[in-house]
Amino acid sequence: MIQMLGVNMSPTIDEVAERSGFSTATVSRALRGLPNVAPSTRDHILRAAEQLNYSIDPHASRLATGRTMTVGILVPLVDQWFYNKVSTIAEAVLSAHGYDVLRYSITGSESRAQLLRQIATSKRLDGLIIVTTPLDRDDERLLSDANLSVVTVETVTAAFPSVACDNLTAAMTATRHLVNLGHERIAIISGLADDPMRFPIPRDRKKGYLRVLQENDIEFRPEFDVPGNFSYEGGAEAMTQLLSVRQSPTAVFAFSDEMAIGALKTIRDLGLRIPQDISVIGFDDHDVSKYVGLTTIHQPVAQYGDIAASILLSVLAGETGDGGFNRELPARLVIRSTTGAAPA
Amino acid sequence: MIQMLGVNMSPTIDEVAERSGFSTATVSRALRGLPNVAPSTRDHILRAAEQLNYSIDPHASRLATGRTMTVGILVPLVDQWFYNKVSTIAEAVLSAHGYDVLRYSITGSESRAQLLRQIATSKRLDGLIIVTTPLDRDDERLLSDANLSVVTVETVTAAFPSVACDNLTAAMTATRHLVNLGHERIAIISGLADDPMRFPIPRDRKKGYLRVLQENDIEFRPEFDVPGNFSYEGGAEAMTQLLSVRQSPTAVFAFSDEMAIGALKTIRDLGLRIPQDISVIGFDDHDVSKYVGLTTIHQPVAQYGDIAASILLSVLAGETGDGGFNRELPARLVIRSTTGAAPA
DNA sequence: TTGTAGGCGTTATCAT
DNA sequence: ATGATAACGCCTACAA
Repeated sequence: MIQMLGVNMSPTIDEVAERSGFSTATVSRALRGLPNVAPSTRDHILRAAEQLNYSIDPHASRLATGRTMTVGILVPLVDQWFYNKVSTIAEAVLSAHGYDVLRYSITGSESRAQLLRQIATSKRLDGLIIVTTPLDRDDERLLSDANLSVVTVETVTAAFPSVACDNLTAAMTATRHLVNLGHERIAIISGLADDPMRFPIPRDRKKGYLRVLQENDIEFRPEFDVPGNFSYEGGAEAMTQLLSVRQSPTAVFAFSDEMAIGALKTIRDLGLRIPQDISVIGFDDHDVSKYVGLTTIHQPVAQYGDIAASILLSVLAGETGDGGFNRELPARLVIRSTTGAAPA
Repeated sequence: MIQMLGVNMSPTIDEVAERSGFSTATVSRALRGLPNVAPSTRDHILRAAEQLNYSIDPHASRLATGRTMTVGILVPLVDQWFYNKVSTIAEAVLSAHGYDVLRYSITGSESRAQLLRQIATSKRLDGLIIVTTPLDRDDERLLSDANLSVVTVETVTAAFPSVACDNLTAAMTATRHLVNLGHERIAIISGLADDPMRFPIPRDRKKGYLRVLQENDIEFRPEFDVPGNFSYEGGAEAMTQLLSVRQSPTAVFAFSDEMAIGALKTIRDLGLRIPQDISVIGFDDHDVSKYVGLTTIHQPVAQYGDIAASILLSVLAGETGDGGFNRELPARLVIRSTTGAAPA
């Protein structure tokens, strides 16, 4: 066989073994910090590895151990701020602990079901963080059967630990804030126009909104609920629609800050003043919200990622004390300058 | 040895071979679409694999082929919009082509040099996209020796293909826009306060700024250059500093939209009007900029990711026609409502 | 404490 | 067109 003349061949464990004068078994143990290796032996081996610039081939290692040391993060749409934030933080935590992390976005042509199936059978993951995506029994079984440790964010199941906030209560807080300012014509810019998966989050938020209306004997007007698809643009368009109805709203509760910011633009473009003519409240507390003065519901997005990652790490570490099942974090109202008293 | 009772053991190629009645060799060929497999044979095998829900173990495959089918994306700071956008798009393109993608952020405690070294020796990557990070000769050699295909974004080297825009020209355009509006006291909110790596981008932009000042016989005032660290907050703080000097600027050119938006807040908080009292122009054309009405320099951020990924893919595919070396994309001025005529 | 050797699931070479 | 079989680089009983 033709030798590649040693070009670029990175060293293997055998070379470290040879150079250090120990067997590959001992080298393997030494390098991974396992017990039952004499200190002096370990020193020698570490030095040899260092000199050779050796590093364990993760794929070979995986094959031998059965652990992939990689985890996935599944989000509906990476380029929404919320998902991006959660996944980025989780990614940081996990990779700091030696895991490779792969992000999966449902946007990819294939449907969520296909994607889940593919992920489950791909043999490349030890664990998976699922953000916001509702799971049915079949999904749960699929994942369990694949032997995947999973943690969910902003969606709760009986099967897996989760982190979330109480969207219903948070939405009530938001709506109440508007009611307290004297508003009665309160609209919402809700979720997806087309929502086959029936995301629970916008539904919960709408429930909270409705409940507060009811508490205050305000009748719900269907034309005051228009979807904004969780994007700037969608929010802007939703707002034009809301402003076109007679007796248009004096206040708007958008289910994400991006939509709220889109709405702000529409309002200003029409020459209306905020908050004198119309109030706007968002949801999330996007990084930029502080800078555009948006009143919003702050939810601990970074913590979602952080905590989800931590839970996953402990599950992967085999810690049975799953004292983190279904953790619920608090959301809170942050009043800035886009909400004010209802016009007389 | 104790059998695990077959619990959750996903099928191997041997089982597919057995079930289909062919050898593993043929199964392997059939599954990967290689030639020299009878159509009927392939059908049988595909069907068998389907029924078993079989899928190739990527790690075993990697070990055998030497190709990892994973690429990395290295950015200085994932949570800046620019880096995030570039990496997200590139990630989408690459994973659509069957690659796993791993993101590396230099933020991680270890320095860039360590990170590069670690990436190079980790044996887990076929290729790497390096965003914005300057590379010296040693870095280049390190990467080449590791047999990594690399493509750079917004940084050019002699060694690797790249995508970028002409920052100097773009900065001239921005500055000229302000000059044309009659401004003479023009400040910049530049890059990092502490910049050991000497990022070339802010330097190029500053060069463009200086050149236009000079063209117009405007003297550069050092107190008109304050770093904003490419963050909202940094921009806001830089702005307070700029407004504290006597004869404060009537226009500000921020080297990123995030900093510009931070600056806007400071200005408004102080009761000054935009653009009547002070004009602000940014750089990037952040997703939100359209909605806050920020005048800015648009650069094709998504295309950076897209093109970088495509180039990398063709390099990995062994296409020698590297007709994509050092591609330069156009940036352009987008005038919105934060810039206007200089106050009388 | 250390070493021997078989196995992890694929791929690729070389026959047939 | 197929099939045996030796790698690929590491890990881990088991033995010493």
